[in-house]
Amino acid sequence: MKRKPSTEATSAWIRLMRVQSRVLDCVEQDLKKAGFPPLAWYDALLELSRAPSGELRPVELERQMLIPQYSTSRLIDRLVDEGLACRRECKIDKRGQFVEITEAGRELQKRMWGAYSAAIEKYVGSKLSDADAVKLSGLLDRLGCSCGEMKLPPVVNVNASSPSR
Amino acid sequence: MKRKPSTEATSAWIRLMRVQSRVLDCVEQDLKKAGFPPLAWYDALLELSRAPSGELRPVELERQMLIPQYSTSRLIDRLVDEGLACRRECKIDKRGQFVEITEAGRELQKRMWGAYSAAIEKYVGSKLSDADAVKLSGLLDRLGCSCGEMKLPPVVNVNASSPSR
DNA sequence: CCTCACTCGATGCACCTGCATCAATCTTGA
DNA sequence: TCAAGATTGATGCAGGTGCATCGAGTGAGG
Repeated sequence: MKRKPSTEATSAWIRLMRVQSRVLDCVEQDLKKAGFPPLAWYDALLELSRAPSGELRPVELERQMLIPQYSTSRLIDRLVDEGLACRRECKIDKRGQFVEITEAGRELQKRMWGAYSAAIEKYVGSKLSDADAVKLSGLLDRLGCSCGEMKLPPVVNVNASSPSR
Repeated sequence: MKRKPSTEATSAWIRLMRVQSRVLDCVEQDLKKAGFPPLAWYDALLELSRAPSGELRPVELERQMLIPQYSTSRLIDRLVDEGLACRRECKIDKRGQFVEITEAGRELQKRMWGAYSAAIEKYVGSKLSDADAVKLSGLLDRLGCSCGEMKLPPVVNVNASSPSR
């Protein structure tokens, strides 16, 4: 027989949805008002800037960012159009390519982190003690794994000067 | 001088973003695979079904759902196209209208809740104890309020047979 | 009564997304 | 060596979203 969904789980679900969409909206708005592109661009630039020589295969980027393939493809188009990245041929696999971050890309990533980290502080840091933030992370982590077939990217360390993911 | 964003807050932020997008994706996929429309439709139908006579002004719906005006307008279009709601003239304010849920709308809302609650149970309830779900809700609530000018809708009770929001 | 500011809801436009599919290339295994 | 299948990345199409703006209607002040 079916188990009735717990009221607590439902309530947690609702809050999770509402709160993240509100907070995300706030952060994105702050960035937009400061004249920056969407957060997805930042994420991509960050991944690229971390990569060994500032370049990644699109398929790697896709796996890091957990977004669909076509989405990656078009995001790269836009980054290239804006001169934030450029495409390089991939000698070892002619189907593929490398995407390399440019100086302008690195520079934008750093400038965005200024605004981004300020927004996180404003909408998250200022509302939660460190201890509570840790508790929250812990509880969220338990939800994170194994929705269907899970492919969590090697979750990176969160250091002071760039947020990882 | 600027305060440096806390590592804990950043980490909590990242997890919040990642986890909710994963969990939401999973739930939406389950619903889609069961042949149901997107969750936004469910939310709208739920709000309507709860309203005094099953009808609301679009502007009310918009405030309940915290989505932009044009979004409400087009969502209503779609619901009406599918026969899940119908428009009624508003005698007291000729600019406005009422949107009324139909029987088909009520019926769909109930059927969706079956699949929806099962998905919540699967992706949230089964991973957290009730006590942890309560803790999570509490921590999230602290983030929820006052992003810029806050207009929290009168948050409704979460009862056993329909999830509220 | 009239005007002006505001609210309600719709819509044209640009862009973004999901889906399906494609061509090119790589890999596997007989 | 070669055919079958998998992988990489791009793209046409339909539909969803944000933004700006519009017309209609309301309501407060003079």
